[in-house]
Amino acid sequence: MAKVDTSLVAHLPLFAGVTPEALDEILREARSARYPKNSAIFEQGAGAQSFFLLLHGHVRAAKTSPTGEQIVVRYVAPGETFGLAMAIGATRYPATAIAVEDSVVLIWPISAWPRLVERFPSLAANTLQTVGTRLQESHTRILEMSTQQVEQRVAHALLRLAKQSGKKLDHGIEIDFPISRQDIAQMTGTTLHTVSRILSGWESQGLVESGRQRIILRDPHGIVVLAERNADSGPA
Amino acid sequence: MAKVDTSLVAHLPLFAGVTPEALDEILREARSARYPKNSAIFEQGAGAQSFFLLLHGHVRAAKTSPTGEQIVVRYVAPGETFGLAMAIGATRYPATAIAVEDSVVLIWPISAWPRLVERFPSLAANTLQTVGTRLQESHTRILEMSTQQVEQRVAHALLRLAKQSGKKLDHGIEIDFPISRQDIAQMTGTTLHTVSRILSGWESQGLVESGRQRIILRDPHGIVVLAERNADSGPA
DNA sequence: CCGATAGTTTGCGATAGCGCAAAACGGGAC
DNA sequence: GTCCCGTTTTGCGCTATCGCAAACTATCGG
Repeated sequence: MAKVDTSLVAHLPLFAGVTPEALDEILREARSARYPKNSAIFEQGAGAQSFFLLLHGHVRAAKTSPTGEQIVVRYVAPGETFGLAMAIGATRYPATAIAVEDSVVLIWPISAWPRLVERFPSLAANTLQTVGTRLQESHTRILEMSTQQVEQRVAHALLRLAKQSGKKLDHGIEIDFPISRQDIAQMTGTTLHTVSRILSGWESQGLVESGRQRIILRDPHGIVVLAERNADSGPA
Repeated sequence: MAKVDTSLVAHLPLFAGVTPEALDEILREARSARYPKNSAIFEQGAGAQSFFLLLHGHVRAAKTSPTGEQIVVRYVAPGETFGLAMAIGATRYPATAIAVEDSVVLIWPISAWPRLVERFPSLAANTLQTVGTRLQESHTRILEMSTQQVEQRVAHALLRLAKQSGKKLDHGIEIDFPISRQDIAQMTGTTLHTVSRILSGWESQGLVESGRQRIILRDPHGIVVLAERNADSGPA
């Protein structure tokens, strides 16, 4: 099996406090795989057999209701873990994961988790940390959905994406993976129509530049003004 | 210091896989305290000095936005932990905890956590489990807020409360702590006015019986019908 | 180069739920 | 018993946002 270069992942939060030798041992249990754009990595409801670490690309985690409506739970950026069903004791994946770009992931069999945690307790601590952080972010999202109107929510969502996965350009920050109006709608609890109207508005104000699955927050004003539009949010 | 009876807490998920002696040691690090109805246990933004286990009573965790709007994050039932800021590496509480009834809690100093986790790794694993479960519930809540309308959300919220903290009566299930229309509104992302209208409607249909801070899901139909209202809303 | 496909824009009517305001109600304090 | 205060109910106009429909436009395969 092709070895994974430890130096590429050693600095990740997941492996904080793990010695190089231990890391090596951990990585030996994983295999890597490549998922082409738009392919599913796992489906909601399927038996959870693995957990994942994204090395390259971007992954969308989406949750579907019994009636077929869907939300985007989050976008996974390189270095982040996903599909942690086992950590919470679930036997099935609670969401679907789709590669939105050609992506490379590390895959551990779920059966390796108990053993790894026993040998390297910091794995559990680190995972607890990231899951806890995500819980907080969820609460913030609920707060926003409860108290802000759509335009503010979209502004905030884009700012977060820019922060997480923004590529700096000379005239602004581009969200570094393909994302549609529909996706943004599913992140903010609205419809693609409304998102389209909002972005059109911002575009005509010179705040953003956007096209098919492409969004750029323009630098002089875009970022500042959008941030002000939620005259409330603190540091993300 | 008054000793806590281990037999009262031994069965809790938090202590799964912990030997009685270990439990004893863990409990020795805690103190207990009583909070009267409507008193604050900790405030959002305050430095996190402790984490808590509710022994008796009920606690409301609420998060306030910078603009002063508030949501109810959850109600804590006996046996559940709360104020786990340390587990996620936060130094301040991300929400406010208020006793909605006279309540008794166990309190550990946050400084004890690293040591406890090191000695008893299952604590970390168990905490990861509960935090993960809460994360899932949050996602479900977001999904609901995005896709359902207010009446469905209120129905679902009440059913969850009944399940978590319902007291069985001969004519139905009563939510076993004081809860106002306003509280329900803050759990479901609406206003107390709308909640009031919805409950009035249900009351006149005989589905619920409600009064000042008191809600009873009536047995023959209340529970079933509210559950169905959730399943899918076909054309009314 | 062209057609097909998926994503985007825009108009317009419909409406769920908000927000304000005022009145009714219930429970506890004294 | 009576007063007071927090909670609940209800009416009514308003509007943000949805939902549908149709036109438009990049992008990709061939």
